[in-house]
Amino acid sequence: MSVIQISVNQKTFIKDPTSSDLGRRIVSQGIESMNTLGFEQFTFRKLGSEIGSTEASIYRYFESKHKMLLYFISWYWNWTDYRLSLALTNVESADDRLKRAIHLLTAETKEDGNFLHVNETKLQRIVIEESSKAYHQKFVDEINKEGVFSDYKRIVETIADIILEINPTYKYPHMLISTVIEGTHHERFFADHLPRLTDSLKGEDSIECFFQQLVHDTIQK
Amino acid sequence: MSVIQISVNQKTFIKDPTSSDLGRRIVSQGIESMNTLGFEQFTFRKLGSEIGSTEASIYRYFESKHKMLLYFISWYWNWTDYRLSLALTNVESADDRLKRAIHLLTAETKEDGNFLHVNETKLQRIVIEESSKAYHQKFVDEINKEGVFSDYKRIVETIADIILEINPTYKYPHMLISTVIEGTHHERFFADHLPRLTDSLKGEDSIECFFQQLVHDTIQK
DNA sequence: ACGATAATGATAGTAATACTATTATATTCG
DNA sequence: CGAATATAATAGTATTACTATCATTATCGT
Repeated sequence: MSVIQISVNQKTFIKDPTSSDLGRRIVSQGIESMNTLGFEQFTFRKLGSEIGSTEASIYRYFESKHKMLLYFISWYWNWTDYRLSLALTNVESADDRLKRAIHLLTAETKEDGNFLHVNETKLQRIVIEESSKAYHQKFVDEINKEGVFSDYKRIVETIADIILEINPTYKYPHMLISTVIEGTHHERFFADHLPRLTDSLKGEDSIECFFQQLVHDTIQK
Repeated sequence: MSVIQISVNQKTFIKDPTSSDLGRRIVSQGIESMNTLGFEQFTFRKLGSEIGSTEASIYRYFESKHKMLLYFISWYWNWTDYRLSLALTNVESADDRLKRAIHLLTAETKEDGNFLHVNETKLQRIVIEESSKAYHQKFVDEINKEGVFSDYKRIVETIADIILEINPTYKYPHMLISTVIEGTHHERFFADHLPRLTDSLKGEDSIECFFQQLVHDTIQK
């Protein structure tokens, strides 16, 4: 049941896709199609035909497929930020909070079914595989000004604060967390496609273990 | 003086661009243009007109602009591998070897002028900003089969071995090194465009310091 | 129930891109 | 010096990303 409201950055869409049935179909099938086709093969024409609509109709919701990707990414980080605050409520010890935060960032996402029109697992794959294409662009500074990355930054800030609580003298808390986030994505990708760049051990989520230990040892006094 | 020969993966080009004057101009101005325009705005037509040649001529050297990017990346990692082996010769202590290797990977590149037709600094910017576009593709497994990433893998392997020499029980040496390599690229990009995701301190190369300390603390017994 | 307003569908069109093909003209090499 | 090869010039194709136009359908206040 869709009880929680995800607030996606307004600049990523023209018309709010959650406001109509068509809009929700666009998002839902958009995630599906971008996931299977990959960002470059994905087109609004293909998406239109899959939902029995047209290119032109989709353009009324999203300015471009690039903006649509930013919408997905913004949705993902807002959702992650929400789950992070849930995971940290009522947890007293800073060590515990940090461990839970790293777990949330590094463990694989399972669908939680709270959002009927969003498949979170497929969305995560899109974020892992495509999000670098969203910001490695000449116009990154403009989209940043529009606040598209603010949830990402807030997450980094939140966890950086926990690190400073544990070790106030640690000099690079933001770098450490952004490295964990980006690193998780890379290592998941490498595990699937370039396994010689990784180390996977049976019976554990190596990626999570690797980062938990790394963070723990790096910030110790 | 171009004394060292960089051996780029053969599958990335149709005709070896080092074999002719036109070829070298294509590479040289290609790096220049891809660096300033960004991968998506860069086209063979534009490049052609800049070197007083044509689209069709460039296509005789490179199958596509995507393959050209792979050529640049392959060149970069082969060059890095060469510099790495230089940096490690005659260094006995494993701790020292590791420190030098991390330095090489994380410090900013200055042109070394060994290759007249390649501007290494601009090439590094391309690798940082565009290389994710080269492998985050549906056909990544095919280009991997063709050995395009073998130099990257060799570098990771070399340094993983040093880590195991220092601590044979450390479980994730490959992950650690690939995280350092990718992380350096991200953090350099963030420092320029999303500084709130980083921590930069005056009077030091924070990125190198961060990763040196991280590696040191993570692999300790 | 009715008309206005907005949302969608159908269709066409444009400029740019990523290539391919063809032919003419240089260049080089045996 | 002639043959092969490399390059230039030009044109053409399919696809893409997006815009424009107009007809149709659903929604909503009265």
